[in-house]
Amino acid sequence: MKRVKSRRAVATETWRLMSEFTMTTFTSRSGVLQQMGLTPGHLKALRYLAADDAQPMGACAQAIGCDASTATWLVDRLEERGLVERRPSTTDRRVKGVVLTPFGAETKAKLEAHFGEPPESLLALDADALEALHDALSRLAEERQNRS
Amino acid sequence: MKRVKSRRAVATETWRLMSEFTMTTFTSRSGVLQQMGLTPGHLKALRYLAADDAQPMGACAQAIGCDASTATWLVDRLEERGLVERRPSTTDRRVKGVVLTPFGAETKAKLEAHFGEPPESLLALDADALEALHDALSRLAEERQNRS
DNA sequence: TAAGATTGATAAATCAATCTTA
DNA sequence: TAAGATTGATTTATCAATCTTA
Repeated sequence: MKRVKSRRAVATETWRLMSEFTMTTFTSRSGVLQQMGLTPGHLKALRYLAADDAQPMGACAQAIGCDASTATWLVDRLEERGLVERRPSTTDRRVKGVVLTPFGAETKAKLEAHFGEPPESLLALDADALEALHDALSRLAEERQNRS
Repeated sequence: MKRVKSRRAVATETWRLMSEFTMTTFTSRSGVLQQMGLTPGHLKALRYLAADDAQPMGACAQAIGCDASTATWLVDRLEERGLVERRPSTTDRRVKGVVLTPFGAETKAKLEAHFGEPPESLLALDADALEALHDALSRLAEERQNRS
């Protein structure tokens, strides 16, 4: 007599597989950060920032998931390297917005290309499985959106 | 005329969805670590260690993905809190193995329950999509295994 | 008074140098 | 000599206190 796995058990196993796959891939790729003298914090900041849309320090901290003082420190380092710039807000003199410089945008693009590249094993999936995976993840993202 | 997305484009989008979902979930859950006075490094260490199977310091560092000296430091902190113990190897006097204490095992179980819990949105998927997701991820894990 | 950002003291993680044993 | 682990100096990130403007 076949014992069918419970819905919850399948979900738990699925979540374990997904998080391990993602984390392992990220760790295996993080060598380039070291080579460029950047940290995961810098990467998160660059991924969040844009050249044309200034973000307040507080918003950066929130998006990155770090303390406000850490954001200050990160932006200091990025500014020293010429990757970002602080711009005083015109409407609220307490606020400082952060934008990517052209060099920062270029660096961001390189990092996106590296970390955004799908793992080999994903490309090796057959078309049907890949599409099923893509669709399920799209629905997860929507579902999450709806809950927030 | 319909322009079908290239295989690579689908894979890229899939990877983006997966990594964002995983990272966001992890970040949103990491509050408990702070409450317990632990860091992501401690979590990785606890997840790797076991009560009955001593692991050399070097193996810990490798598994955690940190420097050997960081592993020493992490295990120092965990030992101070009574979560792990160092045991000199009987066969090689250079080696020190690390095991979870009963309290460490208990703490690990709590953390596993918290971080291993599938996100709500995953449980909300219908059975077919969940199964498809699970199967595709299983194959990814196998595929990766074969490549290593 | 509170919001936004920064500074200074502290903890967390890395790198280079050292110590011990194989 | 090299492997395994640790120590000391340094960088990275946080917490608590401070400064400026709303």
